[in-house]
Amino acid sequence: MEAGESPVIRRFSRIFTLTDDERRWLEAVAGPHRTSSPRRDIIQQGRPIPFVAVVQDGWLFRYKRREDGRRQILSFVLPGDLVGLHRRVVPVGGHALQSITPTRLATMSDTQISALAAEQPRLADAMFRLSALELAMMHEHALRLGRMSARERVAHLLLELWTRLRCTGECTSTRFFFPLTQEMLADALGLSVMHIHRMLRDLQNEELISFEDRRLTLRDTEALAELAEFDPTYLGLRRNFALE
Amino acid sequence: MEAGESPVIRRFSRIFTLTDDERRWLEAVAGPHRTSSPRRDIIQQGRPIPFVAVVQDGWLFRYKRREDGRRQILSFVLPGDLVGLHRRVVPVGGHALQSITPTRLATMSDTQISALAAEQPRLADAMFRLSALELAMMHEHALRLGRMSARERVAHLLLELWTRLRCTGECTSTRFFFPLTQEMLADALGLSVMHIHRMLRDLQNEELISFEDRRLTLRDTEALAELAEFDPTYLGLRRNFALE
DNA sequence: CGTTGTCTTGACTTGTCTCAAGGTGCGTGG
DNA sequence: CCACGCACCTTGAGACAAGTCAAGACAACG
Repeated sequence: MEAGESPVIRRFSRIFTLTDDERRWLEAVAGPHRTSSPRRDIIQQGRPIPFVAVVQDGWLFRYKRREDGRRQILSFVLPGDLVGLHRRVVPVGGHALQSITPTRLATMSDTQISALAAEQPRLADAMFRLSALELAMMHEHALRLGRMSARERVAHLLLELWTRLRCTGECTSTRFFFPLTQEMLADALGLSVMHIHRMLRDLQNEELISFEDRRLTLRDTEALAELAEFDPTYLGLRRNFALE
Repeated sequence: MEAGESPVIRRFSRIFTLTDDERRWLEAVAGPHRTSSPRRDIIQQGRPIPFVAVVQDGWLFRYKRREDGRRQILSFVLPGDLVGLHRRVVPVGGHALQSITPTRLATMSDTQISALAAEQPRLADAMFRLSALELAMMHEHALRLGRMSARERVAHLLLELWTRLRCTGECTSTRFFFPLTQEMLADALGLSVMHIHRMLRDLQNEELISFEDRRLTLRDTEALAELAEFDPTYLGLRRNFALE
């Protein structure tokens, strides 16, 4: 794993060893880049999906909004993730995609996507695996929302984000850049902002986590993992990956 | 649409007109059938996924269990749905699959699945569409769990099930066989059994729904849809499908 | 004819929400 | 450079939705 590689390549390298051909193909796919400033809707709910892309840099989230304005964040999107994959088969997107930080997306043409299965079957498999992972994360999200306490939900989500960042090499210690506001955490976890605040305060008081200028430190990952029954198997990782 | 057709064929016919060749292919795929009695774990959490199959008959659900025994139902699986699709790319399943009623599954061999993209690109697209739909339903489920009241969640889920049954012709009126227990509804919607019971009683008292021996009648689908802000667009259907 | 699973009801508890008010930091424009 | 506004974080007190506990009724089934 080299420095300066794109996050997709780092990601796929984790699944299997890429051939030079595959590596070239992946680099070539990265077509025109689209950049976006924070807090922009990149894809809108109920509108056609404009493109397929790989996140090169930045954090985003998918969300749905209710008529009264309340919103539910469905998932967070990190470097190395794919967006707009279903463009070919669904006329309009059922949810919106918003940037949190400044972002850089590498778009892919429709022809490249359709040629993938025939030309690069192993890469097609890897993409299929990524979409399976996306579904698995939604399953875990449902478990969080339906059957975890507020405290557990917060700890579980923090561990998931940390684990995903480590997968693509975005993070190598227990301290990392954390751009989410309390409002975003609330809308992701089905709670009110005030209650999120209380839970974060409690976790800080118990010295399980700490914040210093937009950076989060997980001070006791084992205790957090036990608290939230966090098991990274669903992310396609060994059970003890979280504790290393 | 003819009587006696398999639910997959009915389902795909809704997406596009099948050629005779595609129709034959679909019928041929239906390999060895597996039947199961009610309340059996057909796929177990943390175990390899044993096969890919299409549900020919019966209701099932996917679920996860926590260490203390509490469970979260992730989704309900109805005739025409696919199960085990990710077998090829994930070593073990992250959730279990349990039958609710007696079920009949038509298994598909791995070679048939892998040959699909090359031999029947339109069918491969249709399957891709089905998996996109599965993700869309999880997104809506997250909205239900995170940002809907108990009352809204119940109404919304009942409408979703009804709509899905109508898609495959399993149901043609507002009255249909409903095998879910209150405990299953509770575990799907992140609520307690007692509270589900209260909500069902209220909806019955207001004459929005009614039960008679394992059959559910939606007495006022418009009122229910408004109550729950139900919009079947996410199921790949016209906005007013729910009210027809 | 008991056993078991499911539904039903009521009373009480609690986790989470809502409302209200104040604090802090930061970017922007005068 | 300062003053302002805005977004975000913080705190407390009361309200309410949903959970828990307890106890029966009923049907299905062996």
